[in-house]
Amino acid sequence: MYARTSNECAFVGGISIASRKEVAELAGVSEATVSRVLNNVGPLKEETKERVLAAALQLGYTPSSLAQSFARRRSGNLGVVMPYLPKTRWFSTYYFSEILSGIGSKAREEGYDLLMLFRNAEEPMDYSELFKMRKIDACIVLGAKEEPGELDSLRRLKEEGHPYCLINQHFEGEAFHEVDADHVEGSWQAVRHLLNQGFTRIAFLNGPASYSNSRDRLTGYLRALEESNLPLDDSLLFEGNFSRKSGVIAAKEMLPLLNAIDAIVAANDRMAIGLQQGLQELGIPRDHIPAIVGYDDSDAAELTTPALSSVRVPFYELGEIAVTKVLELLGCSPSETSSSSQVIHIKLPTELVIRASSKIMNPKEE
Amino acid sequence: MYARTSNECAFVGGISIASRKEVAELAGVSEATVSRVLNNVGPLKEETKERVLAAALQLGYTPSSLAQSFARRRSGNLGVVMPYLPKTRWFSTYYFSEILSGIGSKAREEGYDLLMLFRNAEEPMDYSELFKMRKIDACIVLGAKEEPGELDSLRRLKEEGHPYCLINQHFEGEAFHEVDADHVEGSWQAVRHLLNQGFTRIAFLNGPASYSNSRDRLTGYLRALEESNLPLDDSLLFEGNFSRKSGVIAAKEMLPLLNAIDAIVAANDRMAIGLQQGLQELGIPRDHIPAIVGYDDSDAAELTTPALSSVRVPFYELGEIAVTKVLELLGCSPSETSSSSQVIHIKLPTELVIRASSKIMNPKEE
DNA sequence: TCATTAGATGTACGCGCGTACATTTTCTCA
DNA sequence: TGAGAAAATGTACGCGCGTACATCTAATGA
Repeated sequence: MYARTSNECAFVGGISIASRKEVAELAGVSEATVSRVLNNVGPLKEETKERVLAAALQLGYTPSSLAQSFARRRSGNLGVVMPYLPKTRWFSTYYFSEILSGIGSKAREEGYDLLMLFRNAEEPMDYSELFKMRKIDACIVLGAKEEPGELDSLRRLKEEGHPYCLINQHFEGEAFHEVDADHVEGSWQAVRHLLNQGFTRIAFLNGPASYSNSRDRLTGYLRALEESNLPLDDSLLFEGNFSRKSGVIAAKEMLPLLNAIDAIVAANDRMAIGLQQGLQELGIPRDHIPAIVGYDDSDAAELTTPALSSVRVPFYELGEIAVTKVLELLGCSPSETSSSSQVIHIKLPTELVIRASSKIMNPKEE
Repeated sequence: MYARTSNECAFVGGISIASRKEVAELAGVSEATVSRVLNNVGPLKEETKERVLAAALQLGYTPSSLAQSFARRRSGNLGVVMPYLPKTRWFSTYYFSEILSGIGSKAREEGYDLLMLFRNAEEPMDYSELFKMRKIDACIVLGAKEEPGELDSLRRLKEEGHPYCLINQHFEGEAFHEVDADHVEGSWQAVRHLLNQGFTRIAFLNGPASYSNSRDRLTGYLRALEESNLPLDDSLLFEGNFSRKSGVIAAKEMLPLLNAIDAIVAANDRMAIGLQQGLQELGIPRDHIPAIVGYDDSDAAELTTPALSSVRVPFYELGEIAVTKVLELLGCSPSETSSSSQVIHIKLPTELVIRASSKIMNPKEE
């Protein structure tokens, strides 16, 4: 391979590719100058600049980002860690597509490429390994969950001072960088809305407690009840896994208690819809179905009949902000990034969107 | 920088990283041997292998994939081109999340990373540039559309013999590598089903004609009518943009003709649902709403009341196959890959899923 | 006019791997 | 036991950039 020392063009896909050397020769300058022109560094004569640019254009020269990354010791990639694929269905795909859109548009704006990383079923992903391999310069973790392997991996990430950020998951007592929505407020809003309408026996279909946002939602639920001096009734607490099906199942579980329930808050829209459908399938007449409020305000919320009231979460913005923050960390010196200093902890507000599913015939809403 | 020639460890995120040299020294071998052990090439003494592996483990050495990619002149990345983000909503996010899941799982299986590339609103993306920059080794194009810039870019991709593949879009007379579902058959199935039930005045809400699958669906629609010796009525043809809203709008357009329509086929579920809702909002009594069949069999199809009949498209499989094929192309020598030789043209079958929305009270289904 | 300096460009080398070729070691069979 | 082959390992270099340092040129000021 290194016999062809005088080689001046590589091949890719059967097409020759111009080298920096050729550009330099054509422009009558050194390779360094070509590099400088292309990166616009140092003082450069305008005329040289033009000559080099012209030569590059004429030869169709494009620097290899592979080589650039190597020389700069930066991949230019922003890692996005996704949950194990089959699990994705549990959340809405809406959830992820919104966040991803936010991440994608911001990353592009900042000149970073998006590297998708899917968690595996078996081994917990070793995030710091990704940095050691130089695959990514920063990373955003979605759908994290409180599991031993996950936690260890995140701790290492933090200790080693890599630029990272969690979205929508908080680890108690860990001080990870995180961007989140205020789910305590969100579920509080939902319950408050129902209370305002005169409902008092409000069931709560939550997600798995291993997600911090599930716990947050429970807190909001409890707080709202407490504020109205309503006692907590454990039998009104249910748990699903964010899937529609688990909503259907919850409907069955609620059946015996249905006369003691006049409203339900669900932890996401899919479960809320499953609930609607499950109750209908069980033969509950439409006007006996409790008021229902979902969560996420996904596009599915307006696909159902009656349309689903829901708590809007600014997913797109969460994605954007996460990118901004994580790139800020990247900008800092490693020492600043490290542990102690500034921990990112952002909480965006939620907003209740009221639709037909939570309205009563003679509303008492103030 | 190059003053520290004797340097033996780099730093990343404030943590030192072992170098290949250190591993070599600790194991008492040359760097080349370390490389050979890690890549398992050439004949190696078992004992050496173990010693090197142990040293690597002890020092926590991980090869830099940046340097590997550079030396191998392969990025190890599989590019996935996505439509301009705001447009994504038009299709269902379901559509993309399914395809992406298929791509993601297969790519991981094959040891490739996924690089997400979002098309821009302004400039049409230059695909071959991505290869020239060595950002990707192969690429899969989603949501392609018949536009001049797009077409040129794809042509270059083909001419230059890069491993690429389109999903769900066919360019007439171009012989691009493509993996698709059989949408002629799909819409034929939908119409056939309605005809079998005795419906004869079947409206068709199609997507934009700039997508080949829209044209395919029209063909299937026409073919089914023709087979039943039914004349084509232009006034029964409508066009939306795949969004729910455009379904609502179509409902309004259909209103004056509603007594001449007893069934509707829509080109995706979102429009079908918009149609259902639009007609309801216009005050059409439930039993006067035409039978409706959607397309994609997205998860939204079972969220509506009545549940939506729909044509199932194997999106996940499309993604998987696209990866397989594109990596096969990558394996070939460039010359074989190039133009003439073997063009990939895969068409997967669709399947009609019948639900309540297309049933009649006294069904005549055979 | 010449010394000084800023401006412009060239030279040289490292980034961390893979690998062709050279060299040394071990094995095989006469 | 020694020659030749095969196995094992070492040596050396290129991949295509960015960039520190050296060099050269033109502008500035006394």
